[in-house]
Amino acid sequence: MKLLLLDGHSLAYRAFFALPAENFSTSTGQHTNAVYGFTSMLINVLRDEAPTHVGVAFDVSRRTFRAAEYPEYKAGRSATPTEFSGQIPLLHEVLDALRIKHVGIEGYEADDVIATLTHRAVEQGHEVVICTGDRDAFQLVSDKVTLLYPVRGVSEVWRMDPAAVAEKYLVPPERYSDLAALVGESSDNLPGVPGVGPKTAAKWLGQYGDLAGIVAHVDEIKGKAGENLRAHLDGVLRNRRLNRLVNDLDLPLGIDDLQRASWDREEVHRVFDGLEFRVLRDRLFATFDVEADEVEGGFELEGEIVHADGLPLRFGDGAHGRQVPHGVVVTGHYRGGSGDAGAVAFAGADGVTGYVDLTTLTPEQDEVLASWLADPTAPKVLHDAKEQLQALSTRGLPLAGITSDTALAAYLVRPDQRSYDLEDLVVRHLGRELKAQEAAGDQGMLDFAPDDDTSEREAMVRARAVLELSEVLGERLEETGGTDLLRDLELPLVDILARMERTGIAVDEDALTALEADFAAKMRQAQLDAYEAIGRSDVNLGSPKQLQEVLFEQLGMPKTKRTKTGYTTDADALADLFAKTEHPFLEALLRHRDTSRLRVTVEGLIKSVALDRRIHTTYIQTIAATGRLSSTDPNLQNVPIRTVEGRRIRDVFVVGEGYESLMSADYSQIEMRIMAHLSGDEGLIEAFRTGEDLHRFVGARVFGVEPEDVTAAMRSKVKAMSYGLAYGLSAFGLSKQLNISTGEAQGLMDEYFSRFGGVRDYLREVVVEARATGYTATMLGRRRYLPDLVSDNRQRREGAERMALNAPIQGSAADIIKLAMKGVDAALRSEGMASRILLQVHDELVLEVAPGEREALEALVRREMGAAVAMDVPLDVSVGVGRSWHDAAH
DNA sequence: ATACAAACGTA
DNA sequence: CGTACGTTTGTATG
Repeated sequence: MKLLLLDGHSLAYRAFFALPAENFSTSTGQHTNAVYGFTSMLINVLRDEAPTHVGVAFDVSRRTFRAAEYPEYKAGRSATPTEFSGQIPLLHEVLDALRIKHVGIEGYEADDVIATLTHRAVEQGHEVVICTGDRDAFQLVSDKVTLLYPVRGVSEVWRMDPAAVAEKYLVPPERYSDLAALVGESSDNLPGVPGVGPKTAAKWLGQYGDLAGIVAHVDEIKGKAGENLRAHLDGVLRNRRLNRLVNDLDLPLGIDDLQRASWDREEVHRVFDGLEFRVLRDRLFATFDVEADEVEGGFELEGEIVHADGLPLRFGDGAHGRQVPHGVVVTGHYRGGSGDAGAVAFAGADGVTGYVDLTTLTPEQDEVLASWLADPTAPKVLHDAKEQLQALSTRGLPLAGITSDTALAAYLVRPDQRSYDLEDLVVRHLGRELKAQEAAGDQGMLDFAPDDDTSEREAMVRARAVLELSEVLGERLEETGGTDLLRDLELPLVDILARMERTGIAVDEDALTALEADFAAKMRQAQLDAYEAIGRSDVNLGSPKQLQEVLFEQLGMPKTKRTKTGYTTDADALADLFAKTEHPFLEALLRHRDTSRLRVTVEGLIKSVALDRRIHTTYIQTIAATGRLSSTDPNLQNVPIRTVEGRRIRDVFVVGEGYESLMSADYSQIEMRIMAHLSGDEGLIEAFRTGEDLHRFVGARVFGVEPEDVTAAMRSKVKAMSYGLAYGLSAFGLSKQLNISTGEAQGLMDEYFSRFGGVRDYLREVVVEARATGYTATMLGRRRYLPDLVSDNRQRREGAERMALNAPIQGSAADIIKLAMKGVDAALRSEGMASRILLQVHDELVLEVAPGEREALEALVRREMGAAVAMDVPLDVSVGVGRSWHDAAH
């Protein structure tokens, strides 16, 4: 057991002076700096100390027994500012919401309360941590009692144990009050002995043991200091009476009452909303949503197991209740276009849990299960539904009625996490472990033999956990405005993506093989040329380390930009070196890089061709913090297009049998259009409405010429800048990219912003808003939390600012194409067309055109993509058709 | 065997 | 000192 005691008054008072009031006020003008500082410190201490019990002590008034004995006590302090005292009730509200007890006793100070509680806790053998800005509390420090003393405002604390006190004040903690009595305490208006500081006082205490010893030998002390001591002895003894903390107060609560309780979530929201503590609230929830040491217990499994050879399986009017929400877990696997499902575990809100082995079902059971799985009105909750949906589909079992996916829900709540493991989420949000509840006795337990049940029990536990988790995440989602996004966007997308994955895209395998051979030959030639150029062949051209040896030592070339381990050999740097030295090795090396990369890309594609001669990528819906999809195994979102040789790879992605052609439809300049819409900049909006070439239009404004007089050089500069803006590009970065001086780049940006002031204002406002709320939001309300916006670390802070600039733009584009996919898919179905979506590449959809549908499909795609969302600028869609992905480009 | 850095492909 | 990804290779660690 560990007790944490805080001095509410002294800590809040510290914060009041440490934090600038103008940064910590609500929109109604209420100052909150003291509350903020205290709460922030409280969160940190709770996190770092992980106490089991917590209490906060307050001063009630200045009329204390000390002031009664010594009227000058704490006199000379300026009156407490009303801006501070007005925050004390707010502080009480925060503590109440957090269910942390606070107490103040008339006539005594907060420290007396702390001393009393400490005394009792230590008597009971507990560990105590005290957090206060009042030095009198040093006397309480012992091997069981640690004191956290804030320094530098409230940003840091000193951890004072007996050794630390002794080191700092040269006396052990139990002598600290004697020392303070001798030296005096100016903040309490207690004068000490003139000319006696901590060193002299410590020396005396060392010599005579304690203050009583000094008093007993007061006549032996020599010198001026001794004289002063004798002259001020009464004052010293009075100081000692006053700084002795009272440790036997009669308190209205005991140690047990301070046990930590889970806080009142709704009240926390209400109070923190009122104080406009958005970032702090998120920090609170992020830190403490579930305490690690609260994790205990598992999931109860009840009801009957349904074996294929056993009981009749019923969902519906029977025991399970067809409309009751069920957690569902499908065991099995799926990747690259094939897989299998082994079993379905389910856990209903009615308490029934079950497990069905798909391999041993009777036809009757199969019928019941299939009809329930496919029933859109039978609500089901899964974790990462897509793969399980795919596994079921291999057995011809459609799955419908998914009302939540806990991985997607968790992603929408906090989109920047590396993974959304069910196990982690259960610990984090439910405070339990992903295991079966060890129930007392066998009541209610499933009648498994203990050795054959593990995978079955595990699946049922997961099903039960998913169901419970979905409720908690549903609340979190509601709090963060993500409910609609889940239901109307991400969930409907699951099925669309699943079908795209299953469909895959056809490739010309012979062409692919030929391409590999061609790239391999070119790569070998480049290698030979490179070796010849340096007169050796013992270098691995793929090793940056060995290349550095050749470039900078053997050939003595100028050093390039540093990396963590040496000097970069990236393509940019090699091109620079080639411009300087014209060494043939560099040309051959670059050629080798290019061709070997292409060869490897092709090789990877060959490996991933499935038996149906198609490539089936996997889309991940919960990776990109901005809301984009990602593609893996293989990644079909980074197939080369920029170079002629690279484009040859696109030419092997072809229309499949039974279809007429491939269609590629993409949004042109969608991010700039979103920028125009979100910023409301009239110039940029006009640019898109006139239909003129964007960069020509912008270039004309920036350079002050007629659009027809915009040169290619002007256009490319403006293009780089426009796109850079959405990434938080600096003048320095722009200058590097365009190979111009920083001054020129800055001038370009200034000119841009003076012509498109709305863009400048928008970008500025995005960061300000995100700093205040703690998150950015896309057009559909998809949030990205960026706590580093208030980091003390400049690099982290500026990095977060760039993310804040980019997230709403990239994220809104992601929202839009997801809406478009829904629209296109729905229209294809409602019009009974056979054409289908194959790929999504962020702003592009690749479709397979069924015979005779080309024209209708183009109209449908233009309509649905163009109308995905209403904006102040048109959404321009460009469409191309051809036998291959390359030919469909436009 | 696993983890990381460097490099490079896409939007 | 430009955002968001995934993959491969080499290298350093265990």
